[in-house]
Amino acid sequence: MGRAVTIKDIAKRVGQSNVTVSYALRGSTEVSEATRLRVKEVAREMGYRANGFARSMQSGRFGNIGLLCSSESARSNLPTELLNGIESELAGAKYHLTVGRLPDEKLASQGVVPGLLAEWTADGLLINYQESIPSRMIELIETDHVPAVWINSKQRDACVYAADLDAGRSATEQLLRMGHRRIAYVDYSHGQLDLAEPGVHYSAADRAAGYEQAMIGAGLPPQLIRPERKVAPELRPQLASDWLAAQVPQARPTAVLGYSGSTTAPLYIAALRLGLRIPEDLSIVSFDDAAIYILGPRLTTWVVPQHEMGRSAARMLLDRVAAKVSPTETRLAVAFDFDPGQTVSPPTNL
Amino acid sequence: MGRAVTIKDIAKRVGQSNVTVSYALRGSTEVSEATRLRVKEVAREMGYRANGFARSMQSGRFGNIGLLCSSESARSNLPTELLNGIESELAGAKYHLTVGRLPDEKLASQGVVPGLLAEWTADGLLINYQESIPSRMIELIETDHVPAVWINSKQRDACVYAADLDAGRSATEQLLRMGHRRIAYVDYSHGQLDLAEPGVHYSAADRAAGYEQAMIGAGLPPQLIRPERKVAPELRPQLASDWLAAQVPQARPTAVLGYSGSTTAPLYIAALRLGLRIPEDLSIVSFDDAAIYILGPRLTTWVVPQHEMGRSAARMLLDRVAAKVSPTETRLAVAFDFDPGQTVSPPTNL
DNA sequence: AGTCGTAACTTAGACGATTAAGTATAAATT
DNA sequence: AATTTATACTTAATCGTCTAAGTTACGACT
Repeated sequence: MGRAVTIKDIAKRVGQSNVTVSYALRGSTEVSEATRLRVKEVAREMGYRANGFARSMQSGRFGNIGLLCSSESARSNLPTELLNGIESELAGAKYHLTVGRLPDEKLASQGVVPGLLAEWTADGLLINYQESIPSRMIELIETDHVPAVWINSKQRDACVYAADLDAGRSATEQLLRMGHRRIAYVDYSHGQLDLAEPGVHYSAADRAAGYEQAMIGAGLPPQLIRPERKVAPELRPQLASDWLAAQVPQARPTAVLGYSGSTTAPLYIAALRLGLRIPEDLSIVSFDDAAIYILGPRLTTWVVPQHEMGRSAARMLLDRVAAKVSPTETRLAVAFDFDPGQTVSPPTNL
Repeated sequence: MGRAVTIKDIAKRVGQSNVTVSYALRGSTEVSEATRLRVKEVAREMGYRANGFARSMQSGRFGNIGLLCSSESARSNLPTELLNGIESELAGAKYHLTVGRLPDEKLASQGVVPGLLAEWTADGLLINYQESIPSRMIELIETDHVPAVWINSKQRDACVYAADLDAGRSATEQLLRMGHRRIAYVDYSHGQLDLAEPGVHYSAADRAAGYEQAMIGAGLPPQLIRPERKVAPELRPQLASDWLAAQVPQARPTAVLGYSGSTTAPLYIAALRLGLRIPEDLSIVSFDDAAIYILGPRLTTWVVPQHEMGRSAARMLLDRVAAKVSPTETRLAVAFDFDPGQTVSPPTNL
């Protein structure tokens, strides 16, 4: 391995100053054609690569964005598509992406600080907001002098979040337009399928609110189905199934909206078991992609636009980094992706 | 935002040289108690954070590891748990993690080079190997003078991969020990559930080989079920289902191993539909966690140890970085995680 | 009383690159 | 022929931090 090849090593080899080499490598016209070619040739020969950190120091920008997530215990709290979205936007702007995790409550109280906050290595920070992030850390980030954008939060100065309210309303309106009148909204989430539910709190409330708005707007009574008290996650799929089984055919909703896959999946299975045809007897709409429809109708879903959200957050952050002004409020709701699926049709039993 | 606070700014404020401040901040005894406290006080007041890049330059190490994955088109090619594993190991060693994506064949031929390879910013590289990585990029990485460790490859000088052969053998042996004799290995993978299948080629071959070894070792005929030619992914679930339905009860396998969730899930559904009891009539073992068991028995699985693989790869890389010697071959197979589930029992119809 | 030692600093130089400001040499202009 | 003007370089300074090598001032030892 040895030491890395520097610009000086090349200079020594070609018998010229390091500045000439620097100019030559970047193709400046201040250098003769001959030297430029020679320098580039030697550089390739010696396997030269510029030291990015040295460049950064000179230019005064890191060319790096930090992404902070809550500690790994929250399984899958960083959706791959979100990462993809962020990365693609940053790569386009020639920025690197450094991923770090925030300590949990316990570690935070012991004074643990992630590398990204301990030293100055990024031009800006993205934070994938979760309820589990210790308030101490939030404070640390907010009092820091780096531009920051929060993902999955609605409360920060600069944040990007999924338009849950709109999605709830749109999903309901689609069913209403089709002619459905008895539409239920079911939320038995946090079951076993529910691996990744970022910002659960407001997203659950907002989707339900959107549904209610649409129902009330249409002059219909909302029918919100939720467990009465905190029910253990592993029992919820059964609850969803029980609820559907308990419905009297004449009064049974012709369509259901399920908050997240962990709610919809049991409904889907239960419907099939009850001999209900999907979508003829029951239209099902889900709010994310529960891959349970292996040999049955594919779910109609409104999917959190992780990729788009990542891109938008990165874009917003880069703008703030470029502006170099103190943050003015910026909130951006990103519209859900809609997958038509096959589990929705006009009601047949009106 | 303004300019970042440097050590010099503090020096000016406390009326001492920047070196004194540097010593003071790091708690050196070369500085009087009084000055140290004063400096730290002022530093906090001014919101000082050390410039990590400047430190790196001085120390000659980046304190940064790069992670390269194939382009984002391959959906979910970077499992979150792998990232978690890598990150936790690196964080423990005070290294940062920078994530970058390799261009696809088309972009690579246009000369696109990811930031991590264009400039020198990392002490080492991890590469999540995929078939789709352009050979041009592989070459670039291999001729680079940075220590590198490949994940999900068996062919590189330094690599970490899942012990597919062992897993195939162990899974089969478990069934054999239980008394199963008619055991089939089914591979209709790459269906709709199959979002993330790293290094599909050798992993498929190895799991099947492990199965065959175990069967032959027990003096039993292997029964490998695979589509004869390339069948479109969306048709494969049906094929798996059809195969099971076509079995004569007396000759039907008492246990099946399914290569990945996209194979097992349709088998699971089909078995339920055929009225087969799981596991009494049919034991099912899967090679990753297909979350289809909402209201039925939980799958018995052998899961690729993504987290462990990430940790091991990071550990291996850090060792190489520390060693600073030219790479000697290091290959590491990481054992699968076993989840007992509920879909396996001794055969009842022998 | 003179030397030594030490505490508490400072100055100088380095890391690898860049940019600004010189300085020769040769060619072009008048 | 004298002066201007490119051309192709070089030297000096900078980014923020660190390490090594001075430099004071003061008290302790012999």
